[in-house]
Amino acid sequence: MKTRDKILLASLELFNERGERNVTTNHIAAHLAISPGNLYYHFRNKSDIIYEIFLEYQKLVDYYLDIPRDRSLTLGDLTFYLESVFDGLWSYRFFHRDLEYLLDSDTRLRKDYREFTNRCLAAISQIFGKMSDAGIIEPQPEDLRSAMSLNLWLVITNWMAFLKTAHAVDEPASLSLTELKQGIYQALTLEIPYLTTGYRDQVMALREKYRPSLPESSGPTV
Amino acid sequence: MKTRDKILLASLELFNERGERNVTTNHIAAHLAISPGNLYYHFRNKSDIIYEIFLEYQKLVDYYLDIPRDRSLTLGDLTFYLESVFDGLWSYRFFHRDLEYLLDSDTRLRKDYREFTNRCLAAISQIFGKMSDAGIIEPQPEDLRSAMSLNLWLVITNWMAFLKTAHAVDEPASLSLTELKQGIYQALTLEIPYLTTGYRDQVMALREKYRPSLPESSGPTV
DNA sequence: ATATTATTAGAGTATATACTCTAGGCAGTC
DNA sequence: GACTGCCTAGAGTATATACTCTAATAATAT
Repeated sequence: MKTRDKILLASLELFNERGERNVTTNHIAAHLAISPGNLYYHFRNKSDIIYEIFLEYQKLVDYYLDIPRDRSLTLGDLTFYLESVFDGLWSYRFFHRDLEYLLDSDTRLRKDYREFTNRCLAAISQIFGKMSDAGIIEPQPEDLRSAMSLNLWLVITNWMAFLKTAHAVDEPASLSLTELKQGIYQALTLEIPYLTTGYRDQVMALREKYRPSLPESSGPTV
Repeated sequence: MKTRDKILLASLELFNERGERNVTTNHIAAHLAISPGNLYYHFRNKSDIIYEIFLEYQKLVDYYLDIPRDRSLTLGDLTFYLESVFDGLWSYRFFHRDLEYLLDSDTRLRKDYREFTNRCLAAISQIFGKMSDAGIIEPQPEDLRSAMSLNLWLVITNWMAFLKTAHAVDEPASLSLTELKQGIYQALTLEIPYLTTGYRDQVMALREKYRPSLPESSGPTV
């Protein structure tokens, strides 16, 4: 593999594990057993590395959220979208952690991320539209659909951060992909009231698959 | 005012404005025109300052979310809870921004924050309960209520972060309290399907008050 | 083979950051 | 006036961090 790609890969790995803030360019170089000079030959600075990683992330999600125009959606599609999005969030999980700082430090990234968010929101809204076309959920007026999409986005993108804060220190610090996907349970919770009688049971059964197994220690106790 | 209190106040102000990551203890001291030595006489380290600020934040929110046991809730109460919580989020807005890092750097804070979250989730769940007692929303089974509370928590606590990322660089970077409270619009969106016919119009009217004024530039465009 | 270009090593640097240490001031009290 | 306890100044330090510079090596083209 090219050194450049190795740097991107190692950076992503270290960022995800320790958080961007705790990973220096020197760490990355040391991890790869290359010199800092070498790293800086391939990337002008740390921001550039992060930006490149964002481009990959964006590409992945854009690919997953390409909504077919020529056919209607099935429950299988819905499952695929949810699973894919959470997979993406998992693979690039460092990104949402320090998002604000990253956007403040790189205006190019800020601009791109803004547009990325808008595309995602539009995709979610389209999915809602197609799901009501398919008779899975009741149709809703445009402005409600926007607000719902935004709420779904907030729940999905921040689920992981929530999980991390809910973890105790002594518990295995590493978050599992399974746990992460309990976010799907939360996401589907948002849809419950809008399900048509025809699909209600099926969607509820799907949701049940992602229910947190043990009574979550972070759940309300009263 | 005591120097100690001045340090806490200035720290909060600077953290909110620039983000905890961008504010050093030297900055805080310089801002107050005191010496670093003086600052470190009052606080062992930066973490201690942050922890103290968290305690204040916690106290404020716990105070606001003290649910009366002896009477039922009104729509006025609901408005009060929402307004108060967003006021709190605004006043301590640096906190949620770097939350993960902060919790990773201070196990005491992690533990306390965990319990704080649980108390908040329990309070939200209680509010749902009392609102259905009051006939404002339809009663829901316990596990749905928990999941809904968690979603509401996610939307509320991450609304501000979303707003920040949705802002363009050239727009006035500072977020207004008014904008922040559009989060209430999003929060109430979650309740819509559960409203009783008796209260539906009133709650929808309340929600309307917080509707984003201009067609949000970050909204979906398709 | 030679010239050119791409890649790499590794020492080094300017700056920042959290924090320490010593000396001293100031208010009250005996 | 001297003692005590609290508070403050400000210079200083060890470490870290992002990044640079020069020289050397590998790869490729001619």
